[in-house]
Amino acid sequence: MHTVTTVNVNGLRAAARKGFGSWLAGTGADVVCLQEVRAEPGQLDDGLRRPEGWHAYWAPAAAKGRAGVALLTRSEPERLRIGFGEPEFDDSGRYLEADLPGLTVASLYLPSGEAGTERQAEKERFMAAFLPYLAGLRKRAADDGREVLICGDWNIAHQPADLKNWRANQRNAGFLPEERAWLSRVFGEEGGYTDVVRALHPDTAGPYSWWSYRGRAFDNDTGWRIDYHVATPQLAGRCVKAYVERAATHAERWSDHAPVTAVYGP
Amino acid sequence: MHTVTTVNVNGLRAAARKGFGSWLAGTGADVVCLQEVRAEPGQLDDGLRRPEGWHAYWAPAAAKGRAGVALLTRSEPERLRIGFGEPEFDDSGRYLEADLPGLTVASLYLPSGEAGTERQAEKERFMAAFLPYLAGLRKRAADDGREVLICGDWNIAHQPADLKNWRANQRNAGFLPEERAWLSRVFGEEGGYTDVVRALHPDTAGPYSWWSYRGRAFDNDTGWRIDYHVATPQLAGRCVKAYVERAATHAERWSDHAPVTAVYGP
DNA sequence: CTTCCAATG
DNA sequence: CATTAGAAG
Repeated sequence: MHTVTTVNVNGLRAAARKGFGSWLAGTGADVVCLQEVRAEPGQLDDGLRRPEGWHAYWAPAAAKGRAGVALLTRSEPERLRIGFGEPEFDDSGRYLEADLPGLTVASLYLPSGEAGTERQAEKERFMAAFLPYLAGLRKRAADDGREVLICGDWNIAHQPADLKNWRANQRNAGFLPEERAWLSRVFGEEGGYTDVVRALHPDTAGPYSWWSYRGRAFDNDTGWRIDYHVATPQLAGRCVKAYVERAATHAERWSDHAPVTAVYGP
Repeated sequence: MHTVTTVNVNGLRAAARKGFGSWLAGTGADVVCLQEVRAEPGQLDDGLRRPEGWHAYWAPAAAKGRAGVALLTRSEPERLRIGFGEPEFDDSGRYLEADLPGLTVASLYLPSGEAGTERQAEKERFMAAFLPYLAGLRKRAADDGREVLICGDWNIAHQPADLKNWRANQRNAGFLPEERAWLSRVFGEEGGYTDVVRALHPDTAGPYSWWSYRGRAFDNDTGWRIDYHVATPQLAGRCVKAYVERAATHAERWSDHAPVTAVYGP
C-alpha cells in the first residue's frame, strides 16, 4: 500500500519560497519523488533538507544549479542507488533509486533540449543507455519478487492525447517521432512497463502535468503530460487512483509542473 | 544659476521599478547626472528614455548590463562629448560631458574593483589618463570663460571623514593611499578643482552617499562619501547649498547610493 | 516566463 | 546584498 507523488519543482529553493513546504506538509503520500531540485543539500534550509517525518535523499548534479533529483520516504529504504551505471550520467542529478520492502522506486529526470542541439543528443544518449537498464531492472526485480516504479519527468509526451497541440509539436523536442517510439519501447515488450496514469484514464486528454511559463499556457490548459508513473504491470494493476494535483501549483504556482500522484493498493 | 544632482542608480531599470520616476518627477534640479544605468536606451521604457520636460543623453557601455552614464538637462546643451579621448574607455559607459551656456558639466563613473585585481588595474589606468584630461579641460574652460563641474561616482573616499570606518579600510579599494593621493592631485594644483560638498561642510563626517547593501550598513549609516561634485573654484564658490538626499533612497531604497545635490547661485 | 549561475559592484 | 546577462528549461 503506497501513495506516491512525483513533481518537478523547477528549483526547490524557489519552490520553497512560494509554498512547496505547505504542499508537502499536507500531502498524504508516503513517497515523494522530486526533480529539478537545482541545489545541493547544503544550500537548502534544514527544514527542507531534512523534513520532519521524512527520510530525505538527494542526488544533486555536479553542475551547480542544474537538474538534481531527490526521494522523500516515510519509511527508511533498505538500499539507495545514484545513477544507473552509465558513467556520463552518474553525477548528472538525474536518477536516484531506493529499495523499500517489495518495491524499488526511483526519481528520474530525463534530459531535455531543443531539437537538433547538443542537449538533444545528450537526451538521446541517455535514452539509449536507460532502456536496457530499465529492462534489466524489471527482470532482476521479477526474480526477487519485487515491483518497480520509475517516477519522474521523462520530458516526452507519448501520444497525441498527452499534449494540447500535438500537430504543431511534431518537430519539437518532447514529441519527436523517435522520442515517442522510444517511450513505446519502454511501454512495450522490450521494457515491459505500464504507463500507470494512462492505464487508469485511457480516454482523457492529458491529464497534463506541465505548462510553459510563457503566455497563458496554464490558464488555457495548454499543457503536456511528461511526468509519469512507470510501473511493472502487476504494480500498475494495483493502482486504484491516479491524478494530477493541478491546484497544488495553481494558486501559488510554485512550479511549472504539477504533482502527479497515484495510490497503489495492497 | 543651476541645481545639479548626481546619483548612481545601480541599474536604472530596477531603480525605475522601485521609485526612481517619482523622485525624478519631484526634483528641483535642472541637471541630473546618472551613473550605473546598466541598460541601453532601447531597453528603457519611453517615459524613462525621454522623460517629460528633460533632454536626455545616454552613454551606455559596450558590455551589456554594465556601467553606463547619462545626463538629463532641462535646457538643450550646445555640445555633447562621450568619453575623454582615451580609447580604452571611450565606449565603457563612464564619461559623458555636455556644454551648457557658461558651464561644462559631466557625468562620471570611475571604475571600481577589489585591491590587487585586474579591475583595480583598470581603475588605475583610468585615473592616470583622466587627471591630465581634467587639468586640460579646466585650462581650456578658463580660456573660454567657462566653469566646469564633474559630477559622479568617483569610487574613492578622500579623507577619513569621508567614510565611517577609515582605519579598517586602509587596504581596501576605494580608500587606498594611492587613490587618496590621486584625489588630492585632482583637488590640488595639478587638477585645480574643488570638492564642493566638503568645501561647504568642512567639519561633518560624510555626508555619506553610498551604503553597502550588506548587513545593516544603511541603518547604521556605515557609509562612504564617493559621489562628488568636482568644480572649478569659482563655480564651487557660488555653491550656496549642498546636501545628500538620504531620504530619497531610504523609504523605497531604489539604489545603494543617494542623490547628491548642489545649488549654484548666479 | 522562470530558474539559477557568474561577474560585478 | 543587489544588479544584469546568459544558459537552461
